[in-house]
Order: sequence, then C-alpha cells, then structure tokens
Amino acid sequence: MSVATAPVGCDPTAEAKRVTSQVGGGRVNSRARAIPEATVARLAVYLRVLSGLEERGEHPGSTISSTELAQSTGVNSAKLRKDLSFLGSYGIRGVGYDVATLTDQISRTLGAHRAHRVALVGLGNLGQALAGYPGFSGRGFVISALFDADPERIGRDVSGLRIEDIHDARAICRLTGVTIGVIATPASAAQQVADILVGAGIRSILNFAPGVLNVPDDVEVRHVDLSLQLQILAFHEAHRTPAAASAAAAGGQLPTPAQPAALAVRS
Amino acid sequence: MSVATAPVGCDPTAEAKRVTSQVGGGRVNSRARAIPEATVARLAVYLRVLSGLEERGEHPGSTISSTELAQSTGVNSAKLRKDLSFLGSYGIRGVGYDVATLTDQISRTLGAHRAHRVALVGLGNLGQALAGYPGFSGRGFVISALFDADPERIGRDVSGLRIEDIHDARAICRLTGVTIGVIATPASAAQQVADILVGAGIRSILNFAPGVLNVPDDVEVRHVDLSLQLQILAFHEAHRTPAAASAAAAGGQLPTPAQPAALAVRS
DNA sequence: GCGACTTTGTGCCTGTGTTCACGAATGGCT
DNA sequence: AGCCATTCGTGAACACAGGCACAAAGTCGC
Repeated sequence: MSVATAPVGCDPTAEAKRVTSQVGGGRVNSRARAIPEATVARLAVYLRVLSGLEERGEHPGSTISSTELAQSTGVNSAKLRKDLSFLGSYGIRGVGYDVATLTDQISRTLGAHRAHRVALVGLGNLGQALAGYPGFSGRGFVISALFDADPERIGRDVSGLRIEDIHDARAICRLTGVTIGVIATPASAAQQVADILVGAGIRSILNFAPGVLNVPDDVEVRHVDLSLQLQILAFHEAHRTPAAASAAAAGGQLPTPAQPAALAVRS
Repeated sequence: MSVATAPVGCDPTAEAKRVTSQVGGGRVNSRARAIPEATVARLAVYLRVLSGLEERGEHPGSTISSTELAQSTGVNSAKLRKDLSFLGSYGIRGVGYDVATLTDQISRTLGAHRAHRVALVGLGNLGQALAGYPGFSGRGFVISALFDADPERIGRDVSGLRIEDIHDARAICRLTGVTIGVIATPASAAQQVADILVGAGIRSILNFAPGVLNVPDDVEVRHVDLSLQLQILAFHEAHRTPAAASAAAAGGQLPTPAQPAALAVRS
C-alpha cells in the first residue's frame, strides 16, 4: 500500500499542489483555473468577514472595495484582488464588489454552500470543546457522529449527539455519509484512529493530535498543532533584538531564568 | 499608536521576516544567521519527534540519519538537513546526528530550554481544554495565570490555578512575569483582551479566536484558526478530480488496515 | 456628452522556500 | 594503510507567493 506522509505543521504552503477550480455557476470562470493553497486559506477569511458584515447589515451600499475588505482582513489590497480574481471577475471597477455576490461566489468555491458531514473522534477536553465550537457546527459543517474508545464515555451525550464506539465507525460513517474526520485523541491513538477512519471511507482528516499520520495518497490530512504556534512564539521571544527586549538578550547566553520570584497565581 | 495588522490564518510564511539566530553555545555557528520562519516551524516538529525517541530510548546507537528523521517527521531529507544546518554543523558525515546533541541544540534555538510563562484568557470549553492540554503545560511552557471576564468563572479553579478577573491582568501579568498571552475567548471579546494584554506588557499573543487582531508593531500575534483548516479540507473535498472521487468512493474495499484489537482512545 | 475620479484586474519583479544533485567528510573493513 | 559505503552540507535551479504600479473600465458631476 502506498503511504503518504502527512505534511508537517499547519503550513498551508507545505504541499504546493494546485486544485483546478471547476465551480458550477461561475460562467466567467469557464476555464479551469488553479487556485493556490495560500489563496484558499485567505478566501475562508474573507468569507467570514463578509458574512459578519452581511449579518450585521453593516454595509450600506451593499458593495465593498478591495481596500476596505483588505483592511478588515489584514491583507494587502492587491493580494486580495488577486485572490478574488481566481473566482472570476465579480468586481465592478470604480465601485467595488457586491457583498452578496462575493459571499456567494466564495462560498461556492470553498464548498461551503453545501453541508459537510463531520465525524469527531476523541471526546476528551479538546474534543468536547470542538463539539460545541460555533465555528465548527456553523459554516456549513455538521457534526454527524461522535466516537471514542473509552467505555466511560460511550453512550453519553455531547451537544445532543451520542458518543459511539470507535469500532462501529465503519458502519456509522457509511450510514451517515460522513466525509470528513476530526481526530482529537491523544497522540498515541491518532494513527490507529486514522486507519479506522480511512477504512471507513473518509478521505479528509483534520488532526489535532501532535505527530505525523500515515495515510494513503488519496486521503488529505491537515494538521492543527496547538503547541507548535506557541513554540514559534517562544522562538521569537528568545530571539528578540536586544534593543526590543533586554530580557531576551540575557536568555541568549545562558539558560538563566530571568524572573526567579513570583511563581503562579495560586488560589 | 502604530497599529500592525496581524497575519491571516496560521500560515507561517505570511510574514517573511527572518530572525537573526544568536544562540549561545553553538561555537560553529558563530556568525549570526537568519532562520526562515518555515524552518522554525519544522524545528519544533523535529524536536518533538526526537524527544519521543529519546524518552522511549528507542534509538540504539544514539544517532539518527537525516533520511530516518525525515521519514518520521514527514519531510524531505534535504530540507531537513538544510533546516538543521541553520543551527550549525552538528551532524557527522557517514553517521548521522547525535540524538542528544541535536535535541539540545534545537531546544536551545527554539528557546525551549527555559520556561516561558503563559497567561490564558477565556476559560470556556476551549480555554479549559487548553489549560489541561499536555502539549501546553509540557514543552517548557508554564501556564501561570488564568483570566476571564465572567463573574461566574472568576474565582473557580482550573488545573490547580485560580481564574482571575481579566481587569486585574495588568498587575498580575507584571507580577508573575508572563510573556506570552493566549486568547481563547469568543471573537467578540478578542480585541479587547488583546488590548489589555498589550497594556500589561505582553509582546507575544496566540489567538484562538476567529478574526483579526490589531496590535502594535512590536507585538507578535499568531493565529490558530480551528475552522479554517476544516474549510480548506472542504475546498479540496469539493474540488476532487472526478477520477479521484470515484476511486475514493469505492475506496472502502481496498486499503483496509488491520483493525487493531487493543485500542486506547483515552485521555 | 465629457472629463475627472475611483477601483478593478494583472503584468512584472523580487524575495522565499523547496528540491535536486553532487562534493566533502567520516567510519568501517580488508 | 587504503578503499568503499554512507551520510552530511550546500550550490544551483526551480516553483511559488507577495507587492508595486499601471492600464482598463466603470461611476459621478456638470
């Protein structure tokens, strides 16, 4: 069996594959176009901001300019226009983008206009948090199944869904038409769970467990590493220019803990 | 006040700043060298894998080759060697890298050899999960303070730490020498919390709330967007080539891995 | 209708990151 | 000692992403 090694970290640019965009409905974008991975990630951000605007009915003229949206999302306006140009020409020169149209187009491109059924495996602290996370159950994702291996947890209800035995995943996933699996187990179980999910026909996995997953080539794994970002912060903290931080300068030479006193805010 | 817009998503390459590496101890690497952001992210992964090997005492000769480590971490071996070369020449040609030395060097470079004090804001589901997350409290990070704005939560204990009022953050953060702040609040509160943290002297923020944070230039923000990765998966799901999609539809029968009997998904 | 102004869409350039391929160094074996 | 297999370190080529700047295309005022 051919085994693909999952990309490291949560870097969207790790694998630079392009995906031909063949969105139905966009007649301007008739020819298939490759959308860069980095652009896809930003489109999701644009979509969120736009949805927010629309919901709050904030934008008076119902159009928004690239500079305006760029500012709201923290990107360069040229980059934003280039990103949007991958969807086709939905902007009006001299005016901007129609918020409703743009929202719809991005939604369509991202596949957010239809619901994706998600199976969540591992109902520990993190798993339960994810089960109730608004950004998960909203945004076109429907958590359709919960799994765990702990008999203590199996049978309990979380967010109105019953926790099933992970060993029944194969049958349940096929029955419910789940296409995306989320792994929120400890690292030690992640690979086994991934194997089961793959066996159940799932082709997209979001992995919150640290470590690398081995899956077949046609299964896409994305990794959210909670501590990775923290370590990157720590790196920058340790390497601050001496001008910016005097404390970091001392840390460079010896592992001297800068603050010896006042440990924690204990009750 | 000069305001920088935080980079979008969790893309490490979003801002391409280099950091001069002036790690004490590495005499081979005497001249300051710029370590790319992407490399830093991978170094953290290497470190985790190496630590795992070391703890389990798995590696017999106490050395490991680049190909071997590359396979364990899911990267190209050349890339791995180039990454490690930023630390200096700690490999031995014809042999590999000494696991202990390598671990130590990466640790040092990442600033993981000394403890970083972290303040966690927002003790909802996600916040509580983070408070108990082993990859957080381990790996050189010490959660030193918990904050929330909800009177219901203030005063309660989570993971042996008392939840304090966010409005006392300024005093408490300075007292405890916290340098990193983690925001796990709803999006609506994130900006206010960020302002408070910045006011308390914190210069590194890990943000789990969706949306963009505005902070001064000298404050670094990293963003973990839980739903972003899911949306990227959905995009790929929606844009699968028809050939691959049909192959995957029948994918149940073929690559079924050995269903493991002993499976422990506990936490 | 026409000119001024605004905003999009994009060509081009630069810098970053990844991969290949190969020389250099090292340990083991005869 | 000398040769050989192995593995590191890195130069060069390539792919990708980001940003500037400008032409094209539209609106608005008169």
